Amino acid sequence: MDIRTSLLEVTAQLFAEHGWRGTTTRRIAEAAGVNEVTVFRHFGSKEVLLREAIESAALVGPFGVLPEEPGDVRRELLSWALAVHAHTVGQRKLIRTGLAEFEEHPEVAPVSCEGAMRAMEQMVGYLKKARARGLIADEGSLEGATMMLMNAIFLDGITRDVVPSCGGMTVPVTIETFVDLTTRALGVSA
Amino acid sequence: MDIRTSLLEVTAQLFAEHGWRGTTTRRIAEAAGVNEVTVFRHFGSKEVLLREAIESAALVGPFGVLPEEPGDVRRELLSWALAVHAHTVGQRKLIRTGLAEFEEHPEVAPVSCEGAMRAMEQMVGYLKKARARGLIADEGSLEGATMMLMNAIFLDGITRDVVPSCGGMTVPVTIETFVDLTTRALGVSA
DNA sequence: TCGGCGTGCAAGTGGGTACTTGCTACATTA
DNA sequence: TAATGTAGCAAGTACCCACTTGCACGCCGA
Repeated sequence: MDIRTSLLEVTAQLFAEHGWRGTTTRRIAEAAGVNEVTVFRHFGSKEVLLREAIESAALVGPFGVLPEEPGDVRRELLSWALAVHAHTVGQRKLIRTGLAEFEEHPEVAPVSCEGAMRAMEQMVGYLKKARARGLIADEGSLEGATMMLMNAIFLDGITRDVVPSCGGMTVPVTIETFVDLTTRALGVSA
Repeated sequence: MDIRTSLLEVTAQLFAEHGWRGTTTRRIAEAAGVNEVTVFRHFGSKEVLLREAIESAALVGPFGVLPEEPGDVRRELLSWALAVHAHTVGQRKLIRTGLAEFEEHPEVAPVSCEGAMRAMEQMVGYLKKARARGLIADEGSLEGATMMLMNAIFLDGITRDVVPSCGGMTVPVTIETFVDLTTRALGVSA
């Protein structure tokens, strides 16, 4: 593989696990199997390399799509939610580190959550169409419901391996419960 | 103030903002206004000091209580949720850093979320009493609803200053929407 | 065959890291 | 008054950090 590419990859992984300060040029070089000098010859500085690596690592995706035409809202939302959760779990280390690094490197944190932002827009659009079609009740904030469901899924995804999830519910059960409550709140017609 | 106490305080704050590696003994001493040697005379090592500081910082609270006897469920939940959110916002830096540090210091991460755990238990107990009294419908998982609401509030609290909250809703509006959806999902009698 | 080009290697620079040692100054207490 | 404990200060140790320099080696196109 291209040296440049593999440097970006190992850097993103090291950053996700050890943070900015913990990702030393020596470790990067070692993990990529190249000389430390080569790192600087390619990127000039640690900062440039890290920025580029984080940005490209945050762009992985997409994680699933909601149908253009809402049909079985409950089922469609459920499979969508499971995909979002799986994607979040896959990115959890990067997200956690990115959020913490916001204090010292404010520009890298938002990019690590970019996927979640796009997902929310997608779900809001889907729910609006569903409401227009009379598939869900006329009351209840769609933006609020989206934010609440996504927040719940997102937090579960990034903390599940850290905190002994209270109750110890499995992923499918948890997500199904969340979707169930969401459809209940929105008055989804069975 | 006692030197030992002020060392613990500034250490917890430095850790919340700069992480484990970024919290150097030099900075600790400088921030506490003491000589660096004094730090080692009191705690022996950076590790001991950090552990103790994080633990004591995570124990601040409590942030509010739900009434023993459920009455106006919607209003009681709302004021409770606002208090939980405010507490989360106050602890957000410590929580974010603690979560990220889980990779390298697995034992400090859980303590930073301990408050949230206790809050969940409290809310589940409250909802069970409310259901027993017929104040909420018989369907819908109470544990699930609690987890979902707390997750949503918690994530909003720790990311609000990092990610440009989609929609730009204010805190009271956001929390009210979350509580509204929760009561709707649980069929709270008006 | 030759001239770049990319790479490895060894060494060094200036600074930061946790942590130690030896000494001095002061305030409390016996 | 004398002993003790707590603090500051200066210096030093051994290591890690990002980053630089100079040189040698091999590969590939002209």
